[in-house]
Amino acid sequence: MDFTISHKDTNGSARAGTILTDHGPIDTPVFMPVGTAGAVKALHMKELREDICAPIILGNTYHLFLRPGVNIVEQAGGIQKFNGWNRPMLTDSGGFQIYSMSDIRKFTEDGVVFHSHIDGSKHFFTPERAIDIQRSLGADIIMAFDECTPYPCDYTYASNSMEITHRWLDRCLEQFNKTTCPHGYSQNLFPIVQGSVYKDLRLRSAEYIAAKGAEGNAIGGLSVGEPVEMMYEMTEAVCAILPYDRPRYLMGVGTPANILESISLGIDMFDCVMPTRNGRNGMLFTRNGIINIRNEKWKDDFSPLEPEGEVFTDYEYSKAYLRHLFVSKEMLAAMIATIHNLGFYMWLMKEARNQIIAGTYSAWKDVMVKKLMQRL
RNA sequence: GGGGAGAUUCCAGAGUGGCCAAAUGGGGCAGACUGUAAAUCUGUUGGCGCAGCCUUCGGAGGUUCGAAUCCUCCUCUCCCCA
Repeated sequence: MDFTISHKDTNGSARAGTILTDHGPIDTPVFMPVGTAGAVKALHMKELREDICAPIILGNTYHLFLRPGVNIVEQAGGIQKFNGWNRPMLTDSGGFQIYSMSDIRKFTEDGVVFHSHIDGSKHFFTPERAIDIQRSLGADIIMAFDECTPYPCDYTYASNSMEITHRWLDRCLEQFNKTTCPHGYSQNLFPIVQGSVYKDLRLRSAEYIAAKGAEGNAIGGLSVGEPVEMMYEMTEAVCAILPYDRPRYLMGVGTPANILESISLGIDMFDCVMPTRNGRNGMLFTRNGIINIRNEKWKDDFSPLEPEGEVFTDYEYSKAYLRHLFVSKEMLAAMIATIHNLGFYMWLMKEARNQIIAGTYSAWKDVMVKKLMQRL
């Protein structure tokens, strides 16, 4: 994997660059749509490629492990072949499920036992196992097995958890270094900074992670309910320590405003379920602000979803029609909303990149943040 | 023509003397959602000067301290037989 930074904003730490993987290039800053089970819900790969123009999508180790199972994906020739995406992919390690499925797992120094949410069967995930599975799945970027801590999280817990995540990282690296991708191309392991909302822990974690010299580095355990100011504070502190010349990935973020602010702090990569999940639930992100398309006020608004938009959903469908589809529970509603939202996120990233290249990012960002978070 | 069943808050449908402004579901309205156990979940849904009051259970009377619930008549709907 190769990362080159081509431009830096004149104000702040925003930068534009390109990540090169064996499955193709990724211009940064980048937003990566989440495709947990190997599919971005409600979408065809064709739409993701040709209409939304996503350069990379996510998959999830825990979910793909349970279904369809590692062997199936490996037999298919890797996740990109199995799902027909054929472009770069990133798999999360299952660390987020330690947080999101905390009631059906048991956490120990050695690893985590998950009780499958599908059939209750027990599965022991260790750092080594998380790497082995991700080797078989074959994503271009794979993640270290970490614990995503909840919020609020007391200092002692956050500190112990961070130490475990660090020890797990060493085990991940060891396993990663003595294995190869069975599909013949190269994979890159990203370690993850933890430390909850405690600055000293975050700094220590960032130092620890930076010292590993990985191809890219991630920040996890944020956007789990803490005030945004804390999230920005932690991100800024960590970015100051993580290597400048490697991509920085802020996991699970976020709203358009969160993303624009974090780009200013030096983040290059993002992922979030918000444009897809919230889209399926009727929330539309637009260039003028946020719309709850189910609201009665849109019932006779025949204007296009996004008059200036470039994706077909933006100008081919009206707000009134999309509201009708949601109210009628038509599955086309989820499809249109998802394409629209992801199209918007992609546009936002492209625009951010152009502003960075032009050296005008920071001023542009201030105007956009206010505009994008308005409720229409 | 004869016999039977029934009319409940937007709809369906409980309730058959006080705990009923009335269960539950649907629909409506609004909200939540940040490395996806989510095409999910939550709240609300007669009116008002709202810890109280007013108007509601087909219509009109009546019984009772008290009625959506009991009685009388009326109106309408559905089913069966001819």
